[in-house]
Parts: sequence; structure tokens; C-alpha cells
Amino acid sequence: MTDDVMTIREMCAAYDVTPRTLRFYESKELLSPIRKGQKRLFTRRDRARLTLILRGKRFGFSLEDIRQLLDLYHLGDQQRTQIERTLAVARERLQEMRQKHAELETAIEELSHQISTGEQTLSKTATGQPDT
Amino acid sequence: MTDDVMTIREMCAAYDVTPRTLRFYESKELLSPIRKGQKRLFTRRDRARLTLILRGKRFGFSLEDIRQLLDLYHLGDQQRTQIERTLAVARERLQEMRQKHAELETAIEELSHQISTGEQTLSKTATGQPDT
DNA sequence: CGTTATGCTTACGTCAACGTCAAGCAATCT
DNA sequence: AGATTGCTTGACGTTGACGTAAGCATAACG
Repeated sequence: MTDDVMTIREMCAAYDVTPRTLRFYESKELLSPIRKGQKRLFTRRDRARLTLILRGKRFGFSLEDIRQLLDLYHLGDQQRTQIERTLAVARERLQEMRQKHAELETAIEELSHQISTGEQTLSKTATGQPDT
Repeated sequence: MTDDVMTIREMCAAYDVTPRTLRFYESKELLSPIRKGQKRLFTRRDRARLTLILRGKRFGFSLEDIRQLLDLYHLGDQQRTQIERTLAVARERLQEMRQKHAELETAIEELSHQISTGEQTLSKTATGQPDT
């Protein structure tokens, strides 16, 4: 099991990102692959974090937001006050997410309503063809 | 009821946006306020659209995406093929939104789980207190 | 009638999140 | 050895969504 770690290429393939993206995330301290000489080796921890990063992005969180949240997922040797601040951030984000979730539900309903209205408009003005 | 229309300042106050933003949206053909001489007057239609624009943005849609979706909300004098394309776009977006909705649900559960784990960590390492 | 406020247009500035080169090691293939 | 391939580190370019500043017009106030 040498593949406890992955190279940058393997990571790119696995997560569908570019090398540039991974290096960029490292520069922003979102990832911290180990260095074998010159090269980066990404651990399970990096992979878990990347999963969370990509998910966070889909929900519209900034990388900076995500960086703060990531700490939550491996509270180890941190200071108590640090943990508390992280928790506070997390609770805020959770609130935002719940809010979004609810709004999204409304928006989905509205949009799907509009779509069926549109479909009816179409079927009435059918293309030369009468109704089936 | 002269306030069938609103000035740019009123709009800014009502929707918490800047004048720049409203003019920018107009330049991108997302809004089309009428002109009284030099000045812009925003109608109910503009307001409805702005509501949808801001909502769309919260869900991570680009202004261009939103511009296409907006057409759906007032299919009037359009061409049939144009309506069909709009509907196609809308269905795609609806799919995305449903996907996001589901993912968001998962993420909410995970995050809230992590938060309670974090809280327990805190309560065990209570301030200066040894384990209970 | 001067000035203060508001609005308009035009144009350049900014910030996030990368993309896209350029230039240089290092290992590997021929 | 030479060439190729993969990875590295800068450094500058790009796109979307505005911010900001300059300059002029119009309107309102005193």
C-alpha cells in the first residue's frame, strides 16, 4: 500500500482539477501535501480536505470561508478559544446553509411552475400540428 | 399611487444594492427601467426581475445564466424556437438546483454533526476543569 | 444666482480564483 | 549525452461582478 499518498497527477485525475488548482490551494493553506524532494505527495487528509473544499465551492462559499471550516474537521491540538471561534463560524455557516436550503426549495417550485406554464404555452401554439 | 415606479435611490434602499449595480444590470440587459429625461425609473417588472436576479445570485448562477432564465418569466411575444431554448435552459438549471438541494441537505447534516462533535470536545476539555 | 445634491456616462481599478506562459531542475528513455 | 517528460516556482493574464473617480447636466435650496 504505497498509495497511501497520491501524486499531483493522480489527484487531478481523481478530482477533476488542474495542477494549478492544487498548488493554488496549497498556497492558500487549504492543503499541505508532504514533499518528497521536489514533489508533492497528497495524503488521505489532503484528499478529505479537497472533497470538502469542492463541496463548499458548489455551495458558494469562498475559499477563505472554507479554510476556516476545514479546521472543524480535525480539531486536534488546537487551543480552546480557537476551537470556539471555529465553532462560531461553523454555526453561522450552518445557518446560511439552512437558509439557502429553504430558499432553494422555493425557487425550485417557482421555476418548475414556470416551466410547465411555458410548456403549456408551447403546446397551444403547436407547430402546425394539432394536439395529439 | 405615483409610486408605480421607483427612483434609483429607492431601489437601492429597498434591495440593498448600489446605483452602480443597478446600472450595471441595465447594461447587461437584465433590467430596463424607463427614462424620464435623463433619469431611470424602475417599474414593477424591474422589481420582480431584480428579486429573481438576487435570488439567482445566491445560488451561484452567473448573471448570464440568470438573464436567460428571466425570459421564462414573461414569455410573451417570443418565437417558438426561442421559447424552446429558454425552456431547455430552464430544465437544465432546475436539474442543477435539485442536485444542489440534495447535496446541501447532506452537507448540512455533516456540518451539524461536526459541530456537535466539536461541542463535545469542548465540554470534555472544560475551561481549567479536569474531566468530570 | 451660487452651491449643494443627485444622477448620468465613461473609463479605469479591484478582487477572487484560477489559467497561461516562461524557465529551470530531475529522472527516465534512447 | 541528448531529448523528452513531469514537476517545480514565479509572474503576468483573464473573467465576472462590481467599485471608484472624473466630469458634466439637472434640480432644489436658500
